[in-house]
Amino acid sequence: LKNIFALVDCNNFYVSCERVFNPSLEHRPVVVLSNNDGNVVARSDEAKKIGIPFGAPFFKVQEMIKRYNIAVFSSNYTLYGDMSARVMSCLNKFSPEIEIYSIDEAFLSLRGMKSDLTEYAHEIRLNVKQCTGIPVSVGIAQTKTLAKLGNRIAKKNPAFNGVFDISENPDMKKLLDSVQVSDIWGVGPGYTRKLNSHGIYTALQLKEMPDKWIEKNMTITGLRLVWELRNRSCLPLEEVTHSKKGIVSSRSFGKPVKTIEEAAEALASYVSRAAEKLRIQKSATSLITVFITTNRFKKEECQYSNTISNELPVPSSYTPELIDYSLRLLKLIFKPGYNYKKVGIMFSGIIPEEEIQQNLFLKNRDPEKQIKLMQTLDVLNKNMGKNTICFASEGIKKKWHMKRSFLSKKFTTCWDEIPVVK
DNA sequence: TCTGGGGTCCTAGGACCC
DNA sequence: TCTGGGGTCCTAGGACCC
Repeated sequence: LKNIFALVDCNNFYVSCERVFNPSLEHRPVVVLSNNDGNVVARSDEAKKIGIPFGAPFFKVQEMIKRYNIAVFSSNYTLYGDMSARVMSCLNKFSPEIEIYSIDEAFLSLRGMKSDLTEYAHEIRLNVKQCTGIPVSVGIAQTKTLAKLGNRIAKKNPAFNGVFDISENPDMKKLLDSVQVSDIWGVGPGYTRKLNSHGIYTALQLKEMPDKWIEKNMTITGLRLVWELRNRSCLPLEEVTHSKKGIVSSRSFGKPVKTIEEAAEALASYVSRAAEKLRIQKSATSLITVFITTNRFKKEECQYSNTISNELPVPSSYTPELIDYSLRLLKLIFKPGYNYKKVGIMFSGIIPEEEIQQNLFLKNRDPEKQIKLMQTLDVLNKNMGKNTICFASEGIKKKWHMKRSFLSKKFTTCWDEIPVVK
């Protein structure tokens, strides 16, 4: 039995999350900013219509924001993460086979579902909206790549009411002819340039290129993509989440950092977060990389950036140890006299906890004790709120902390911030 | 005053091995 | 006058995604 996929994608997800708890935002232009209030990362339809570009630096669109009375929010990932989980659990009611692809998207297998899939998709939309307040669109097709495309079409043409089933399309040629290559999932700016330079502009043209040419110019990844356009499914539904192979934690500073003390505090905080992520997936890191950089947009200022790595004698997920190594690495690359914009930590060579090889020549290690300590820490921070317990090296005042001037409340995850009905 | 923060996969080429 | 064949592993860089 041939599989059939649905891609469910939340409309303007971050904006929609804000609207759920602030209905006065309906029909109003709304934007959500990236961390540090840097760029526009989500726009309501109204904001798109006004012409706010995706990714625009906040300070560059401030004029328009005033002129059109656009509502602005800082990213509230605590809220969006929780809303995402609600949407996903809702979707799970409609198919046991689900791949959570990103914070606002999931692929569902609709194999063996009722015969009228469009109707089923409308039920899904209705239910998600009812249970979470989030509007979604659904694309249906026999391959993931085409389901993605269907979703785009559903979103762009209001006439379809949020659902488009490509597998039912009688004239695929005409449909693919109307799609630019850059609108295909997996074709980014690089491939668009390359394809255009060979006279290939539409999905139809790409689909009709010989396999040899595709593989040579777009590697095996491109070949799979083209096969998917030809309705040959190459990308299976990936239901199990595999553990991460690399973990990065970094933030831009709210204001320039000049001293190693401040940079060290920030770094310790990021290491602490990254180590938490390691422990969540029950793994340990064997290689840590520290990086630091000045603000590359400030051309008039002296620029400096550097990266340094160190392999650990024994893979670890023990925060104090990881902070210790990281701060030592920071000392090696930090040069005074610069205005720093960002530090970060990267863990790689990540292995499962149970595969850690102890080192014969290291003394004074007591892994059992370390594991218990970290477990206690994680439980406290999970149940009583983030940063209930943290490390002294993370600092208290955190003057370098990122800017979030337009933050909404943690409506769904914090007792003190639950909406109140008057 | 002001420009985000995560991830994945693939390939070519160098180092090294026998 | 003349320069093997066949592997593996690692890394950097490029492509992509949200």
